[in-house]
Amino acid sequence: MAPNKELQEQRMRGYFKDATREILKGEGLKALSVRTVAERAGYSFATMYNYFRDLNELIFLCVNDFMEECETLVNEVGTEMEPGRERLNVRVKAYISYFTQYPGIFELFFVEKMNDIGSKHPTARTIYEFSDKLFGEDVEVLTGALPYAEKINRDILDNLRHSVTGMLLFYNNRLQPRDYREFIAIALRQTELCLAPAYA
Amino acid sequence: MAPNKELQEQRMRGYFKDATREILKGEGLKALSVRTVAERAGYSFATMYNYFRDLNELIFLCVNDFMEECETLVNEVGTEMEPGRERLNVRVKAYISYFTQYPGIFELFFVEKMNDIGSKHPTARTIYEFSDKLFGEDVEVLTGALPYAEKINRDILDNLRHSVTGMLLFYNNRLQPRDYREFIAIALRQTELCLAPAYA
DNA sequence: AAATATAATTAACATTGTTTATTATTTTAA
DNA sequence: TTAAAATAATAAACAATGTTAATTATATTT
Repeated sequence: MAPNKELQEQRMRGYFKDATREILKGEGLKALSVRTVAERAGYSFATMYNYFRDLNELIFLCVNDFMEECETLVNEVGTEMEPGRERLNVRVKAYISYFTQYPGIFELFFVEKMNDIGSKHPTARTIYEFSDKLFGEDVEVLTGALPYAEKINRDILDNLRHSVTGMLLFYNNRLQPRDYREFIAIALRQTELCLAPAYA
Repeated sequence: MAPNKELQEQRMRGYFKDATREILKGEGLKALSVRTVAERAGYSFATMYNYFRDLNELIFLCVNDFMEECETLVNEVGTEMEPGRERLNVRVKAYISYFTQYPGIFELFFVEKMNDIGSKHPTARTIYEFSDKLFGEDVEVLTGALPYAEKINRDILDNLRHSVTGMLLFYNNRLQPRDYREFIAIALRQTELCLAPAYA
């Protein structure tokens, strides 16, 4: 019988991708190296280069998986609520919770340099628009009836993106504020403030 | 005559600090290494270890210099204006301008991991409170007469810190948005939005 | 079953931060 | 002033990183 090369290759790539994901979710980017990935995958580090251009390609592939995972988690909360202010709150909370639980993934999404092509990469834009995708529906409900709804919508979503990312950056990267409960309290309060333009 | 050991040591440390500052402002963190610093300072890389515990100590020392420099620049604009909304705008603009001009310094302040002690370092808190220091006076003028002035003050400054840091992170690290003019436009608009609680 | 193609691994290189050993220099003491 | 001692500067070396080239093992094909 003819061996299924395609299947074999997919499996090999899977082993390395899984290993990368596990390390990123567990120990974080700092612990990620060609050697640690290969060891967990059960192969020599040089084998990786037979299936991926370099370590960066491997990392990029994980970003999409993590985005899906995060989106799923966010979509699992507030399912019984109707779109709007309250639901936005619990969804933002789930979003924040994901990135504090896996600071390595936050780092990967928003902090890490993304060498060479980095910023030109379509992934950069996808990440930029990620929070819009998650919070857009709730915000739209709040602004729908207003004049200049679209503009206000844009303002709120921008502010949400920047605020939440900024807060997570300080908390994950600098432990400011020190206490998690205080951090969550501030985060939720700030989320409320972002909605102000909808109530002006 | 007795040689002034203290002076000699201060000079040596100065050479390395200056070299570090120049590299950080120019090529950025990526280009910074024990070897590149030492070369620019005119000494062997091993000599650095006679004057600093490690490369991190050297880097930390630069943070304070950069903060002073940034503060000076911000204080140089809007001097003829009276504190308030308009002045806050130009000051925020100057602040943003500094960190887009020197993305390596932004990286150092907000992005870089700060190994080991990192977040426990007092510098982490100083950085966290840096925007409060720069924008506090203007915001206070806007909220001074309001009930719950202090609380609102806190909210606005928090939002400013997180928003501006978040925007800079996306722009410097991910080139989102791609165009600088668009970025500045959004930034100023978001700054205005942060002040909303003062006009509620 | 031998020849060939493919895949996996070892060896090697360049670059990083850091430590240890060695050399050069300066200071101190006779 | 010169020999001894202390200090400062450097070179050599190590471990860890990403990556490439050479080599070995394994499949595949004839």
